[in-house]
Amino acid sequence: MTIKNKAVGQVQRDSYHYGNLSDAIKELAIRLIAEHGVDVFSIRQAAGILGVASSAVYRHYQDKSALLKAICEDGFFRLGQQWIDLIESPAASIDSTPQAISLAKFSAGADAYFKFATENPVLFQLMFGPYGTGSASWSLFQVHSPDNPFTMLCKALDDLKDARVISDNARENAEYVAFSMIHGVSCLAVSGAFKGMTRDQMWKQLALVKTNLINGLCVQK
Amino acid sequence: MTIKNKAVGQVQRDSYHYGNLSDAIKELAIRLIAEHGVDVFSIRQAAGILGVASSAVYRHYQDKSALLKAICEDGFFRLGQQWIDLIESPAASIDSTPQAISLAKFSAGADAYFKFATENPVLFQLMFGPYGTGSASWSLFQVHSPDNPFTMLCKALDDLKDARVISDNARENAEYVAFSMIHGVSCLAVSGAFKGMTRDQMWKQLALVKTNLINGLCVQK
DNA sequence: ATATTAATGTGATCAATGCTAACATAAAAA
DNA sequence: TTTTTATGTTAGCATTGATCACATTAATAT
Repeated sequence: MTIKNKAVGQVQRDSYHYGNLSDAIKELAIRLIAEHGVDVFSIRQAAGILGVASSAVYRHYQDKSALLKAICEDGFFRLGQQWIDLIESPAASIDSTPQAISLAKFSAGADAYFKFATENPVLFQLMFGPYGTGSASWSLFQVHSPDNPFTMLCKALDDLKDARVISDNARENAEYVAFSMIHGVSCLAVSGAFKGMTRDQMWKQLALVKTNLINGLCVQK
Repeated sequence: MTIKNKAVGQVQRDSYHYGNLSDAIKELAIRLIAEHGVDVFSIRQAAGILGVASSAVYRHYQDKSALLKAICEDGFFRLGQQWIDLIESPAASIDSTPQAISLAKFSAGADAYFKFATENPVLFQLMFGPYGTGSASWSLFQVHSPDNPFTMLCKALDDLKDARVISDNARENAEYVAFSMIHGVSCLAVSGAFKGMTRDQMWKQLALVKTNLINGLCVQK
């Protein structure tokens, strides 16, 4: 719980003002937190690394929790971006039938979610902890703003319905069911429940979840 | 991020030794953390409330993270207990056919999991954060020791298979799929994704997840 | 261009915290 | 009864979050 770390590797600076301390401290914090965990992250230490007085940070973030919230918002944004990138990738549109395409896009979205979680485990946990769920992005998350993963998931389900892969009835209540499943595997992966598995085996688990989800939705008339 | 709280409401003590400080501090910590969150919990404050020097705590727990780990272990234990209690309750055994019974028990187990999560949201998040997954219980969790929720879930799946509700093939890969789903809804509920829903509506989501899961398993030959 | 104002960074400082060390007391074991 | 072990106390260090009065620059208005 104690960290001895002195601010080694400070950054030099010629001008009195830093430039963009707001972003710099946020990005450094993301890196430090990803590496060493949230609970040992300190504003002072981070400021020290940037060669800046810790009090300067408070010009940009009201307090530590505000900085953590900002980090979570960043995370939600990136997660949304990666979701978009993957469903728009050629691999997701290579099939011809509307059915196959809607399925491929749904699958790609889930992959993006899982990928983000496993590649940014600490951040992912932070995002769904008190700081993340207290952030503005989280509200948007709930409020169906465009570009957030949940809205995208809903769109993917709409596509499945339009392509008659799933029934109107199944679509009705599918949102949180689907989200639960995708979020669930991701959480387990991040929590280390799949420890001992190879990368492929972990992705196999995601595949099984997706299949089970779709199967469950398809049997609903 | 700062907490002003003075140690109001200290506990008096007549003997030099406390009695069972180890348990007392753990239970108090569980309460404080549930009420105010992990990140503002301090050993000093907790010790102050018990009317004990903070350094005394270190006779029982090597450091703060050791205490948090112990709290998580406690949580896993209680979660396991509640799972057992619910699946052994009359409600889960009232049906006659083996099929119905195995389904009811599976359902009851999932209910226990969801109930625990929503009733102890902060603890639940802690348990699946770095402290929980670093605890001894978490290892047991993975290693299929008896009395842990994952092992119980596997048993429930075995029962479903034995009762021919699901095929041998479906049983094969069902473990993490089922766990993902149950854990997933619970996580969402705890994260506040269901904010604005009534209690009943939240439980409805769990029911939908369970149904979809079972349906998905049943279609597998 | 110059004066004024707003934005941003500094150093000193406070209270709270995690943790350790040297010492005190009581319970258990020899 | 003596000795050992378990458990508690006080004092203290280093680190942290946060705030203050003050310094420096960039932006804006005149």
